Amino acid sequence: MRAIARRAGVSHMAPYHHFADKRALIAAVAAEGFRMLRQEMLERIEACGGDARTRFRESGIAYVVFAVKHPNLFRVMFGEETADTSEHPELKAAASQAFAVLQGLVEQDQVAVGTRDDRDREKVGLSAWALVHGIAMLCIDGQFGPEARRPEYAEKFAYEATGALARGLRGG
Amino acid sequence: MRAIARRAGVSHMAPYHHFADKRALIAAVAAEGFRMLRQEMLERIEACGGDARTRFRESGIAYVVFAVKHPNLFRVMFGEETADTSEHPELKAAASQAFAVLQGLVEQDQVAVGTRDDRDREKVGLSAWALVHGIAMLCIDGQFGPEARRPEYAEKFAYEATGALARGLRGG
DNA sequence: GCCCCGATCTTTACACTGTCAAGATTCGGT
DNA sequence: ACCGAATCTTGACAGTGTAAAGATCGGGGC
Repeated sequence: MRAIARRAGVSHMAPYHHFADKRALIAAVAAEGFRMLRQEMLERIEACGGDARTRFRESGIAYVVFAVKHPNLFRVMFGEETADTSEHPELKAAASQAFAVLQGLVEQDQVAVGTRDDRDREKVGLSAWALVHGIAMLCIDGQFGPEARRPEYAEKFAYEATGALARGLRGG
Repeated sequence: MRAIARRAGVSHMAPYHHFADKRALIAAVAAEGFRMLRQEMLERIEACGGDARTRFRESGIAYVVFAVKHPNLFRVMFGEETADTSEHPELKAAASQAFAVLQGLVEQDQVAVGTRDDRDREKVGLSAWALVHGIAMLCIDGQFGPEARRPEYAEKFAYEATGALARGLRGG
């Protein structure tokens, strides 16, 4: 807080006239992060222009690449200070809209492939989200080794893993 | 730190004679968490006693259930205070041994199914880890909704998602 | 022109935190 | 009995988040 105020060249209490407390400021930063994430996913989808399956994969890769490129921001977005989104509806909305991109692509893919069960579509989206989220988290935690913090590694790994999951979800 | 000392009924500086600093204490707690996690995975595997595929799933479910049952500990295990494991080899070892359980089961399953490519086995294990890790994280962050913090929900969800991934990994 | 209001910022103060430095206590081994 | 190591304490310091009160300033209505 005080460091932020210093960097902005104001007194240490100035930020409190714009944010209720530390958590509120963090929540605002996190919300901005979710908007950036959504934007990068959309841009990557648009740039690739393949079929539904390809676009689904690309969005997942964008998710992981975003995390690796902005690890601190990503941690703020999913940190414990941000855990109860109930107090911060703006944050909740931004997170939902980011997830909606992934969910939408999964559904397009399911439609293209001809899967019947509409009920399971949300679960499929959540599974896909969980997979890319896990990859992102373990990469930035260095749990896959130091080289996993390089975007190229993360991108390659995300490509393979999302392909495997997509195959499994389509089949029986 | 001071609260910990208070709870132990000692002065606020006593812990510093057992741990170098705050991060070292946190790392020790995290290492203990990884040992607990490994233990619970092993117990669940032993209790179910199915084939390799079933045991693989069960270990993943144990992972998620552990996270939901001990969300604060789980967050410490993967928090930013713990991010650079290079300073804390004990923590690194404990984490590796926990992951080794999952990896071992994946390889048993791959052998049972007859997959040839040994090279990909590590990637399969990492993908499986990422999936259950993502589920765990999103559950305890409340990102799947409040009911996802109940172990039963997490268990059910983990069962479905791991099944889908396993199918996808086996196929082409 | 004057006044008031709201927005914005500052100053001061308080309880709390992690950590350093120096001294006290306890206790097993020689 | 005594030494040294292990363990704990007291006191201090800089830094933190935040509550309370007051300062400054620009614009709109009389």
